[in-house]
Amino acid sequence: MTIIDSLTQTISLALNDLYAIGQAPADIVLQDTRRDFKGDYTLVVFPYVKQARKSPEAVGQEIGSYVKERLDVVDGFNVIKGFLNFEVADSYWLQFVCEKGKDERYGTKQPDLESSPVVVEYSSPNTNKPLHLGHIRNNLLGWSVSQLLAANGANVKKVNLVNDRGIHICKSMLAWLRYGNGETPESTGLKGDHLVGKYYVEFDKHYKEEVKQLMESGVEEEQAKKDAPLMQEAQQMLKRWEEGDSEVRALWEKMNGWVYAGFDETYRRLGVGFDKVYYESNTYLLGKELVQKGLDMGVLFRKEDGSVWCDLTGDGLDQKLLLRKDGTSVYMTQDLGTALLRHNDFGAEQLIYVVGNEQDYHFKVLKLILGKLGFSWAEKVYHLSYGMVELPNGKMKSREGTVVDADDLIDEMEKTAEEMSREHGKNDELSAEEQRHLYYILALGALKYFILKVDPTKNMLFNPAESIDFNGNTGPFIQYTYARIRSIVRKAGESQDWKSGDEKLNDKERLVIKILHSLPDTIEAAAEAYSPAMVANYAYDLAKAFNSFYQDTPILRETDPQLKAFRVCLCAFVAHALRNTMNILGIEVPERM
RNA sequence: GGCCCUGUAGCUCAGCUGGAUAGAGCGAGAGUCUUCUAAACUCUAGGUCCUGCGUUCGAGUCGCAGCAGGGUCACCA
Repeated sequence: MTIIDSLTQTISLALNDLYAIGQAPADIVLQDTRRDFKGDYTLVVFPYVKQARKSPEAVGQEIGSYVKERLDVVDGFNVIKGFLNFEVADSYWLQFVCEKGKDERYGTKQPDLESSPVVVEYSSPNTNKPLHLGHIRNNLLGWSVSQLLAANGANVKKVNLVNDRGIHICKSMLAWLRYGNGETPESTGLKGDHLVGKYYVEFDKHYKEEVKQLMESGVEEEQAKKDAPLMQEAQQMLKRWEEGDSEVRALWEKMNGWVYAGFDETYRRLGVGFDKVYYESNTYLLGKELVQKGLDMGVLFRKEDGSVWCDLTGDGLDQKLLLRKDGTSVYMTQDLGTALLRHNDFGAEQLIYVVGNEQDYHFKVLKLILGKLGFSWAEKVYHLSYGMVELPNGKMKSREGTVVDADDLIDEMEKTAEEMSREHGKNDELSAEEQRHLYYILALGALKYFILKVDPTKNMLFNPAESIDFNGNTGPFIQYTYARIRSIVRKAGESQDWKSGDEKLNDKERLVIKILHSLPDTIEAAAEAYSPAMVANYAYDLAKAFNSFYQDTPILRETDPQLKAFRVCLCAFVAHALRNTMNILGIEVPERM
């Protein structure tokens, strides 16, 4: 039982005994006392003054006395206006550090592998071009949310649904046949996904030329786009693909193979991975049986032309097409099918989709239709809808060449990390390999933290020119704090024998301990909100409080052995918390830097 | 135009279910390394929380209206 439970329970009793107000402990909200007031936890008494028929001051005094009398861990209290501030005894905090300080996994729960899985889909790239900054946000979020839910005890399965078929891939294939001269990743030294992306661009270039010529000969733009020979050919190639044409399939497999090798490399550098990878070429026909089921159930209907629809006007939306009149399916149909497949594959209770907010409408509809089809788990489908990454001059546009390539960005970050590190010159004694690993950790730490610290639902700005900072509220700042702590703990000889005694805490220590104390609640709240940002901000608060403590409190230099042992223990505790929170963000922490 | 999201310091962002005098980082200014890693710490300056009305003992937070920005309204995925 934490201090907060003790307080709310006793306050509940106080309200009942003093004023006959029935208020369950769970409904009593305590907040952290503001920095500029004395105390640790604050009860706002305004809500009770009416029923108590007393002044806020009086109510505060009475509840305060009541609680102090019954709880040893409450040292004292003060009332300012309607705010009752409880002061928690140092003995409680010391006891807490003693109990939890050595827990390497502090703050995280063991995932319950017996429980029904939560399936998180993220990444889901197209295979016609390399990953860019937008994908990076997706991948980091998907990975981190998975880590977060697992840290909160969920049985998480990460899946990727690769869009490996369709007209866009045919465009790359066609362009490569036409203009590629048999180029391969090996012959060019290009990463496979970049090579294929190059031909996607190549297609676009020639295609535009054709459209332009057609328009000059008097064809309307819309018609020209359809009639352009390249487009016709791409369409034809898609058709041959669907018919299983062996030549087309072979080419498709070859080029997709290049792309996967490229993606794997990028995933590896980003430190993300999956429990299962789905391919649309295997799943794109799914969903049709569901449509039939829906027709039988009467929740879907067929129009005269034979097309099948779902009427969502009752839910304030439009009608949604599910089968074209020729019987072919659309994106939504496929997604209905894959949702069911995934539910069945894993026995999943919850499906989470990490997909950009431009698809809010799609997922709203998906959820509604799954519900109409009678799936009880539909209501637990969750669209983790994240905002766009914008550049200083607006959205990324491939045609304007403003797309920030994922691999290039990581390269840049590593270069910057190396420069910064060399400037500081603290790592000369590390081996070349250790140094390289350090630069990598710092580069990714900076990048990941920068992206994950902002609320996923919001659009964010990325300024490539200013690049990403390594000072202040950044990943490296937290990594640096960790490295400093590790240095202390190593010097102190790792395990310190310390039992809580009657140490007197200073304000800096108390603040650090209070932040540590709130970690389990923070992780729970972050998991409920699907927000790695809350974890990132927590890690920053903790690191900042620690640095402030470190600055003016002697640790190894402390002459009182008992006090010294306690502080080393506190340091190690902070290190665990930092490592665990950073781990949730997918960020490694260095032993030295 | 309908629906959805966003609007907090010069810039990038926090601010949980409404609670005290709205917080960080960067940038600007001033300090702190003979002392456990200065990628750090301390101090200063910087605000009409987009605007208005409302609900409330109390609104950055909730409701309505407006303004601004973005997204989306495909037999594309």
